[in-house]
Amino acid sequence: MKYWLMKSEPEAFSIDDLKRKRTEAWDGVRNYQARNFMRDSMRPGDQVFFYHSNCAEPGIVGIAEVASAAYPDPSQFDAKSKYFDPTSKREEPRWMLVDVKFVKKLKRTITLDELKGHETLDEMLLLRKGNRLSVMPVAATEWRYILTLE
DNA sequence: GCCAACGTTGGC
DNA sequence: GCCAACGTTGGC
Repeated sequence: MKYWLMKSEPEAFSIDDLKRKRTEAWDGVRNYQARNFMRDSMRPGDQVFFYHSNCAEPGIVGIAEVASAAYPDPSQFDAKSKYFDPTSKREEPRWMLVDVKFVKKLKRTITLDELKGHETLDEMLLLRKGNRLSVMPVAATEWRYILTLE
């Protein structure tokens, strides 16, 4: 089993939204590296840190689980969607996604600022300068360590 | 709202 | 294949 971190802007889709809906198709990823992680490496049952980005208190707010294999992101074919990609063909979809299932909310937000203060997490992808990936792997050691911070 | 740090696009 | 221009992400 692998571990991941997925970012979402809480104004667009928050951990509370996921809790209410139980499962969500993680659509709208339009970055090749992030897509490749979902398409090639994610498996049902993998665990996910749910991260709130671009907000007052960025940080890890909950845990989710990969709930499907990768399949084509339907929004790429929807002309009314802001994720519409006119260059993607149905016979050869460019963008893939997975379903993500709610597991739990953390008792508190483990903030980005706090994560930066732990030497153990120095190598964490999330904390690398300039990293803007919305889907990224988390090392098992990092996963376990972060859970002890809750 | 600002802007650094990207990734993508397209002219050449 | 280079690289300038442009668009996006996301912390602050």
